[in-house]
Amino acid sequence: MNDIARKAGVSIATVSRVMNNSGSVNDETRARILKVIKDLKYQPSRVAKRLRSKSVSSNLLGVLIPDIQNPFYVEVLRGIEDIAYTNNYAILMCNYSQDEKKEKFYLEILQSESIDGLIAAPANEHDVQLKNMVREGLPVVCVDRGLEDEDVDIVVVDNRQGAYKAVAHLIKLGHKRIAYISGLQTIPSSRYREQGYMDALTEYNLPVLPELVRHGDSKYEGGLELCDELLSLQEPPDAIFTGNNLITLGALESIHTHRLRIPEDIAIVGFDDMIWSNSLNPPLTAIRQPAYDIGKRACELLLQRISEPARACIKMILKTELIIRKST
Amino acid sequence: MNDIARKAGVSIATVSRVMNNSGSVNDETRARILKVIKDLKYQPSRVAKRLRSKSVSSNLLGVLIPDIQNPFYVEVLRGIEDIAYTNNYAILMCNYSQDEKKEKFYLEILQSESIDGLIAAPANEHDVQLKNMVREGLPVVCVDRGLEDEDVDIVVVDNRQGAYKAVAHLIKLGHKRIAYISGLQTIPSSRYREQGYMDALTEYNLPVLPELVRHGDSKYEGGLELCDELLSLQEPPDAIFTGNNLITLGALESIHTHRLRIPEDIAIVGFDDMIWSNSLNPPLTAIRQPAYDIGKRACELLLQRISEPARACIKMILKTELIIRKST
DNA sequence: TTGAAAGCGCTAACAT
DNA sequence: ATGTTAGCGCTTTCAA
Repeated sequence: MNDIARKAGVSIATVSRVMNNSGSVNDETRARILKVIKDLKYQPSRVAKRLRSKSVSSNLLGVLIPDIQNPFYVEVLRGIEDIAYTNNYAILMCNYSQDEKKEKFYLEILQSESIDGLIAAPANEHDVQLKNMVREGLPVVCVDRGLEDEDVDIVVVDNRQGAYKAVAHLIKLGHKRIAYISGLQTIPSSRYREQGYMDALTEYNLPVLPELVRHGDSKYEGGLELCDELLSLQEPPDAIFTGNNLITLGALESIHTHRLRIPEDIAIVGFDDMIWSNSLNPPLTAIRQPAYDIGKRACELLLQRISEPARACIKMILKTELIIRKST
Repeated sequence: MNDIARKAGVSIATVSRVMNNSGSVNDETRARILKVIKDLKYQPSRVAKRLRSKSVSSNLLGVLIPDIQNPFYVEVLRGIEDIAYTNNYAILMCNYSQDEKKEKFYLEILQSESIDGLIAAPANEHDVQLKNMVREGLPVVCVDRGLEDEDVDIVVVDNRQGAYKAVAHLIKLGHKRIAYISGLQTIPSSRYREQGYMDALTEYNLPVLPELVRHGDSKYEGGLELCDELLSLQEPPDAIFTGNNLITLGALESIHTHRLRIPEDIAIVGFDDMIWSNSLNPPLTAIRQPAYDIGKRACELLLQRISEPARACIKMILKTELIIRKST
């Protein structure tokens, strides 16, 4: 910046002014400075800018997600990213792989990187660290999972209703022994989905059988294992509702290994519709979450809050959609 | 930091020393300072640290990838991340979605964030900006794609050989009219795969028919469209080799729409093996790339180079593996 | 073993 | 319209 100032015969303050389009600068001077900037290929330091002033935007957003291997979050991320990009924000992406220690590590980094705002899907709703960040005034938007007792913007999907739709669909098709393979119980959405599952059964006067509800790790391996257990029951289920896309894949693998036909021997509907759902064997009936939209909305809310920190918190609840294919 | 110093009755220099374990500090003093740090829950500013010294590591790595929607890169990213995390590095993730404008935007940000090093899969091998960054001394490791005429660490897969294996497999099964649906031709790996495809045909005395080679966008849509074209030929292919996982999904969709049986009517082998490959209809024969390993190795190389900037460049070429399932 | 002070690259009063 | 200057929070000589 010094070099620019010297070459252009002005002070660094003026250079700063043209860089930020702030204050008033003589058109001629501006042109001259702009030229020097181009000639010298000057790249301003975002780091110095960030250090200097909290007041000015450093154009950096933090994103904290639970599992980048889950295409759902990738889709959310894309929504975030598109909005961030159009608004000239970069993203500090932190994936904690469902590991709370790792989450803590990243949260600390996020705190000390002077980000303008954060979009987070915390491992659990009681996260003290994240709550503190909110209280200290960092603009935060939660996605997919909320924060208990904390007033914060949030974008989620109606998980209970989504699960309800899935199970009701199964019941209407005549299934009686419907199992649910859940993800981590610490994740709110897992619980809401279980609630929806139970609500549907109850509503249609079907018993809720504890042996048909299995809790896993939200991953492929869990889905595989738990489905194996289910199929080994002396009276196995005639339909399965799987708690997320990775679990679905695991369950599918298990069903195929047991040489069961879908949907004749066993029906399956999964939470999360993916790009490959239609190419599965058979094409999967699924509950579609508007993942891209979740990310997009969350980022919009965040940008809003950054420019208007005092505005009231918004809870955005997006709808799911039942996509009927061949697995039911 | 000032607060800490005051409360502990020392200067900020000493606080800095204990934070970084540098210089010598009286054990007693250190303990006192450590206590105050804990009491005040002091979080050092990574930004200030980065600004101050190029010499000390700011523990920030940049990652530039072409398409986060492609699970291959997600897997690479996970490899990078695991290594970065164990070494206390954070990651500034930049996904340019195959968009060169976006790539440029991110490259500029990366340049001005004072990162310690960069792992990049550039849109093309002639990228001037990236080349400049290498020349200016930024530690860079390329993955999946290289940089022409530039001495730089690189981790790739033997694309030509992988494609060769896929096509040779098809030929041995008796297929004569084998098509190739390619991704973007600007991507080196697309070209190497095409080379492997042609080498196999030639080796086995099969003609290379231009009408059977289609070039697309490396995405689902491209795979779908191009496969439609192929199947509409008066003499359609009896086997297809698809250039990446997304293309494969699109091709599968097209084949199913045309109500063709796999592999009876048409066989298919895809580049990239995915977690869901085994659950597809039918289970997919595929060329597996060690994606996680690519990321892991790349990150290891980068960390090495950061600590030893002068060491000679390494070109690492990983092997692919043919996974035979039911689609051939 | 410790402290004082310069300065990393920038912004934002405050002057002029 | 432009320049001067004081920091932002830290590291790193250099002295003591």
